Amino acid sequence: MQTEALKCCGAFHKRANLDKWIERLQSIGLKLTTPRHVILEFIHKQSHPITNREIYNGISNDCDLASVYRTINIFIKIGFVQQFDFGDGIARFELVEPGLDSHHHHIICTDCSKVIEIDHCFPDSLTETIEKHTGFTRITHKLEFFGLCSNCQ
Amino acid sequence: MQTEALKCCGAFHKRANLDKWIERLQSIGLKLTTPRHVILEFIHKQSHPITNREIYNGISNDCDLASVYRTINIFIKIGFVQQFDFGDGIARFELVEPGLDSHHHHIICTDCSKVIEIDHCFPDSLTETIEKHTGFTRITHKLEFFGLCSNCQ
DNA sequence: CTTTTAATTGCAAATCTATTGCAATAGGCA
DNA sequence: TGCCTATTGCAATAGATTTGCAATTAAAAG
Repeated sequence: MQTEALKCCGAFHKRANLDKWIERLQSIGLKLTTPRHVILEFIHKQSHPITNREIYNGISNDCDLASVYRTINIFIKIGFVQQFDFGDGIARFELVEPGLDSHHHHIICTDCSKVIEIDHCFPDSLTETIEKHTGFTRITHKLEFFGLCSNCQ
Repeated sequence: MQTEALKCCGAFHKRANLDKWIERLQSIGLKLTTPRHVILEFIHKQSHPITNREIYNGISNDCDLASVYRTINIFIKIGFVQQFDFGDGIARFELVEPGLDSHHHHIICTDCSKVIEIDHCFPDSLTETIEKHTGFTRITHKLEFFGLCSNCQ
């Protein structure tokens, strides 16, 4: 699976260094264990969402697969990690830069699974319209694009 | 799980009657079996995407769960059915009106799972922009909204 | 620097959604 | 009616994710 970052809009996310996350982890009252440290370190290096199994493979033997799942679930709960769904039934995860607007989407090649980040989104007016029409509040959305990358056309 | 149709934009989809689908099924060369008939009839009555298990429960004893999965997969392949993903890892399906523009999305209450159809979407210019920036072609997207419905606020 | 203790892990088993092999069954046509 | 192949039911399997529990370990206390 090829990956490549799209640098449009000057929004090529810069990530706080690893130590910051470790501090945040401990300030919440969570123990800094080997699995957490290694997973944080690994996911910190990635530029695209990765699966639990990819994390597990990437940190081979440093912790159990079940612990990867458990750790990622904790990271989601405390807001360290955001989950994405590429439509294949396997959850993918990405570190969330605190403070910065981390909102973004992806486009995935339906042929080779290449992923590119998308920093564009639709205007807020759409959300407002939906709010008015449906009566729903606190509206969020999940949006991913699919298509053929330049290599696969 | 409550459901309710949103009638904005005059796009409250009218569905061809059941016989039309049976004809289409047979014209493709597929046998009209009891499972196919019953599943078609059931999904035809729904106004929102439903899961394979919901179909299975709704047609109790008329066919096996595995056959529901197989039938729905065939229906997807021949374009009868569209798949949606509400982010809980369970696939949902809806009949697609032939001819009409079936493109639409949903908003799901994060509290009670109530679903409302959304006929709004973002402008094509967004897709065009992404096409230019990424070099991808034949771009499609998956988009679902989440929020708190009027009852759950 | 030990001791203590509760949080966390590893391992195995269990869940849950979805798929598949195969013998039995049933549409649809001659 | 009877044949032939598509399709089904059933059971087993696959793959992602979760969970129970005993063993381990980080971090605070002594």
